[in-house]
Amino acid sequence: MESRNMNIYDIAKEAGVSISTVSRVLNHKGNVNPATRERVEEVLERNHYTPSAIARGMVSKSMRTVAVLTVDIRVPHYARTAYTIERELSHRGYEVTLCNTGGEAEETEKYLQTMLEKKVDGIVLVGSVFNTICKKPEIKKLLRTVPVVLANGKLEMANSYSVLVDDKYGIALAVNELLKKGHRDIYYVKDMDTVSARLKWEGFVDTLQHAGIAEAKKKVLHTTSDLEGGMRAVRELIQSGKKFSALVCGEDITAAGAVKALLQEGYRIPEDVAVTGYNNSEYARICEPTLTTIDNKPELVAMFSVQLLTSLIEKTDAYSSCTIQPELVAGKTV
Amino acid sequence: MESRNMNIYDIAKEAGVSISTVSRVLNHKGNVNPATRERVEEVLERNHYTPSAIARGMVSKSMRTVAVLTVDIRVPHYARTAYTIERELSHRGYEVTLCNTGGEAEETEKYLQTMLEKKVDGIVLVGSVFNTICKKPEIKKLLRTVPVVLANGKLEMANSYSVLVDDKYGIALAVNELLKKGHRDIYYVKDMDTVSARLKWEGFVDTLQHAGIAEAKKKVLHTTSDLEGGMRAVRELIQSGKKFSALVCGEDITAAGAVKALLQEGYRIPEDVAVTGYNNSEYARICEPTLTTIDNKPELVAMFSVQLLTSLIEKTDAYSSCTIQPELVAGKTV
DNA sequence: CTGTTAGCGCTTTCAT
DNA sequence: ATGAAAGCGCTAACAG
Repeated sequence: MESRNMNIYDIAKEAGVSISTVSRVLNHKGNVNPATRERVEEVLERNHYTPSAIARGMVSKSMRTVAVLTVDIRVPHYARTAYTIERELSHRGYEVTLCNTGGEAEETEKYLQTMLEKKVDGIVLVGSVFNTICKKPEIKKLLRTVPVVLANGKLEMANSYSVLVDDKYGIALAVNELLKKGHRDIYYVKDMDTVSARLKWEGFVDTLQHAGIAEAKKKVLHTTSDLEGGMRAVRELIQSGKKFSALVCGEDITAAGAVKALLQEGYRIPEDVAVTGYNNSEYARICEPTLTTIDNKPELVAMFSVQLLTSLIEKTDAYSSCTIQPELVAGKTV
Repeated sequence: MESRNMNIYDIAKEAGVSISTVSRVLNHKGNVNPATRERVEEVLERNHYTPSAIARGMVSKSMRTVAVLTVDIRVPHYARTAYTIERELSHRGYEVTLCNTGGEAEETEKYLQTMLEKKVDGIVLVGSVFNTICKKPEIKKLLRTVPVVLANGKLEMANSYSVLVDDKYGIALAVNELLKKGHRDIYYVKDMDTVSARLKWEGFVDTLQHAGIAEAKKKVLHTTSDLEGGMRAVRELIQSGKKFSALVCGEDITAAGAVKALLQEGYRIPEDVAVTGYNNSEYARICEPTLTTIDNKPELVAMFSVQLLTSLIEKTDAYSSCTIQPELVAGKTV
């Protein structure tokens, strides 16, 4: 590694000017004699001068950084959201600190504490779990001092905005599609236990009840949020001997598992059993037949989140919370 | 949002002590009278005092932050690597700034510039593209002043370490598996054009030639790095009328596409055509039949990267660059 | 055990 | 058009 970085004093001395002048040419602010400017710029260039964002932050009280808290960046849906948030913020001159909280309150609290010490300009919470986590008073207290946006969730605080996804409506789209094709024996494959997961489940039950189908509440298969979870749910359903002609899954990954298990058991899709997924992910396209799924638009969620956060940070209060409507994406499994 | 944050002076005044004493109790450093300590802690508590990491960074010249540059966090392989890096660094008290460079030199340069201004403690470059990008003098110059680890690549600099994945060997594993099963008409589905992609291709050619198979170099299908790319490669191969019994793919996603296209065209897998993927990703497991693939161990790469980076940062020069050997993971496509 | 003081590198008045 | 000086919030000698 090379010698110590030069600071603004070193540059000033070498250029034979004061630090104020250097600062002026650095920030293109105020008037500087063209000749002086040129001389300073030459010195800057020659020494590969890099201003210290820390020292600047000391004055401005901002490092132009936003914290993005997510459950687990390996989950494609979160990756898509975080990606778009990062790119958008980068264009606006902010860097993103990534925090994988595992959906745990304790980790969330630790990360938030550190982020507050680092004086982040704002925080984006990506995922419906944060609805629950933010209810905890110790977390709520931490969030009170900084602009916050909750991507897919509602936060009741003056310094926060929410971007909501109408997941209840999303699942209703899937159920209605199946009803339209004449399906009556429809089961729901439920994995997680977040606010969003609950909304999906409600969407399923309400839509079935609305269609006059009995015992909708009993038609739920609980499982884990992975490929194996989808497979297990199907095997248990088959074993139970219950009659079924369609499965609505809360995630593409469980839907892919369901399809896999059904095929292995000799069912034809969609002739014998129809399946729907959720997220419109790459998983849906890899699955053969391609999954009919629900697009819950993570990129749009990300764009709105960034828009709201920056309006909160820069106090250009022109926006407010918003809700996004999912769409059905037709595949070959219905 | 609440009132202005208190600083160490406010606390000192309220506790009736000097800022040094407050600093001492804050950092559990030096001796403080238990009674005084308690009083200060009470004031700290009552005011929800949060020390400024920026001011601390001003003194220590470090914000305990590491930049992770990757091509695109939405690519599962990078997500797995970045996830593990983030979690490991978090345990060691560092935060991670995520940068999606798109594999472009210009974006990389911009991000690096900013990261240097923010005085990051180190940089991890995730992905073989950075081999090429870091050759550019303007990029190389930027990297010269900070600890760097290249995850899957070689960087010839005093302040850097490398974690290499033996991708040539990885593909050789796949090819040998196919040769063992009697396959002779094997094609390689090549997508990208990075150092790693080239190594894979070399592994394919060398292994075939070693087995005495003619024209190995001509048995390459060029395509894009996505599901559609894998499908297209297969369709073109079929259309060409060439004889083939096995496909070695450079990525799971192209392998999944190949499988999909083959099934749609009526081929049985693996009876008519065998297929291998690369990455041991979720895609390999979703694919039906499950892909035989190569595990290139992103988590291990991440662990080593963090180990090497922290040894570089803390100057505990006990480690050096290392190479990771992939492993074959048997699926049902061979 | 505690307080005083000098930076850390920069921006920002305020003079000149 | 330029410079001098204060201050951002903290740590780390150094004194007492």
